[in-house]
Amino acid sequence: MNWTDERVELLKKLWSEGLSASQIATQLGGVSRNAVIGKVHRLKLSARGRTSSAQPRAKKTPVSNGTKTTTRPTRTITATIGATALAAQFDVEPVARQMLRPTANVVIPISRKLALIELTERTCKWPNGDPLSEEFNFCGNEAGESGPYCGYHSKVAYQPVSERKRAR
DNA sequence: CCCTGATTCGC
DNA sequence: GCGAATCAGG
Repeated sequence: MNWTDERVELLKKLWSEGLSASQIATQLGGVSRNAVIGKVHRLKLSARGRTSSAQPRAKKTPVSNGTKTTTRPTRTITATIGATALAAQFDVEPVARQMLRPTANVVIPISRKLALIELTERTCKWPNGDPLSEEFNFCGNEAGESGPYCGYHSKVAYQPVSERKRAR
């Protein structure tokens, strides 16, 4: 892989939005995080506004209160991160869709869109897209200790509306 | 151990 | 210019 103008532009954009080097590397594909960091330095982009030493560690699970939520069935949920919006969509399984209770301001962690071979024991294995498509990938965010999914997906996938109510 | 960016240096 | 290896750190 070489640094085409296009890839460099995407790199600049993602870097300015605060994504980590490894996240950018997987978004670009074909390069390591070291390659990304090296390029960032050569481009002299190192500064990056605010986010200098802030580490993303485990973000607290969204689970916003379901106070007065309208019972509105959802099929896809769009996640946004950064100013320019790097969106990722998650198609919810039919069964889960019925149990899904959309809440007002759910914060969804951006999918790292990892390939199957990039998954580890502690990355979320929630599938994105058509398994037969080239685009098929996995969430890849930090998985919980008790399951194969991240905090968000484990709830979307399995938590029934009734339980969610009770859980408050 | 997981991850982060920074730096070095052979290619 | 590129990026693997390494370093320093959370």
